[in-house]
Amino acid sequence: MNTGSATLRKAERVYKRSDVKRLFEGNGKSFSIFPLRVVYMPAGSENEDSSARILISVPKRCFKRAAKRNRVKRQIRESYRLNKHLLSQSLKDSSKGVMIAFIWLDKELHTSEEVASKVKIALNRIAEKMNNCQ
RNA sequence: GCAGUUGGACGGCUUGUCGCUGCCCCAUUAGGGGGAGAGGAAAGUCCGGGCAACAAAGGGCAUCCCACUUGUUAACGGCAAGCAAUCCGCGAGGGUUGAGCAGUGGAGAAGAAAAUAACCGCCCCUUUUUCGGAAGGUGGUAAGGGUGAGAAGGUGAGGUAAGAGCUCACCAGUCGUGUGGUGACACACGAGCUGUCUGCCUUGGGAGUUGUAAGGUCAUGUAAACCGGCGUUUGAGGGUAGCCCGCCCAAGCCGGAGGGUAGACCGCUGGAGCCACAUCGGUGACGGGUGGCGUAGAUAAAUGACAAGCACCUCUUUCGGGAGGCACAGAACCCGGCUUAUAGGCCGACUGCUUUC
Repeated sequence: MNTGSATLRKAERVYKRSDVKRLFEGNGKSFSIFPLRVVYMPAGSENEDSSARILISVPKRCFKRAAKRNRVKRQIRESYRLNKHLLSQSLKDSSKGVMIAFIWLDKELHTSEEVASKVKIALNRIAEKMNNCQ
């Protein structure tokens, strides 16, 4: 798996129901960088894949119309795709995987530039904390 | 030219960088290449079907839905063309309503009275009397009054004590006959003498339930739950859409394979398919014919992000330009409709006003 390049395949997403349950009901840690709330959890050691996997959620109560929800999801996804190299080095050092959930909080649309900067801050913080855990 | 009515089609384009989901090709792998990839409403989930599962011998009642006519269709509560009444508009046009000459019930307030109409009024006769008249009594009268959605068909004339479809003319309604129309109805002639709204009811037509998270296959695999076969007593009990009639089931034995959880695959896109035609039939919805096309299939859910340029719109201008904007909205089994949202411009037909010839 080429995790170094700026791609984002299905293997890099959290899509199994059990994984989602583990992330939210398990001991996932969280913090907020408005308008984002980030929940993350180091993946279990039984998972041979050391890459990061993500999940993006935009609740219906933020945007009633699906077109706006899609817009936000795509902004977050692109921001992560272009900036995930911030995380990969620390993951390689610790040889661990991580599951991350990005949850949108605002009821307004933001510019892509703004979303990208927030995602960068979030990724840097996760990388920092992962290193501290080691 | 301006204002408007109505129908139809559209609802951005190009390039670059980095990506996503199927498909095809190359490659041992890693990967590389090619091509495809949201809408007119994809929305609301309001109707109608296809498809699937479950249930079901059949009949009656009840319940629910539909309701001018004819057509159209797989079907519809849709659509098309018409009919009648009524309302809006100068007009092109648009809105609303629409089974029933059977039976039976109801109608607040207002008003004398809401269907066996006499409160006021009008008139005849009569009694008393202060002999102008007034008061009382027996009757007649639906022309006038005000109330109301509706007042005993309307207007006018004759008639009368006063009046009345009492009679006549015209008009509206009802019924009968004839003519035209597939029909709703229209027209002509004749007869009789005629309230409005609404409930039950009646008539005709129709309706099983649940929705692709349906449902199926695979792997894992322990029960009393399921299926098939054999077999059986009693009609108690259960099932059969709410009730009735009617029908069906069962204890036991043998065999098969199952429930729940998470996962993969099928369902899953070739279909009432789309496009074209100075084609044929039809006023039209629509139907036929000929030719062509291969046209999204995701599964926590792809169809994108960013940048530049061009269109288009608004504002501004020192006429070079500058600033801002660019709708509603995102497939989830598939179709036919309806409803709602929608920046902007485009095309056709028609109406009114105005200008020029």
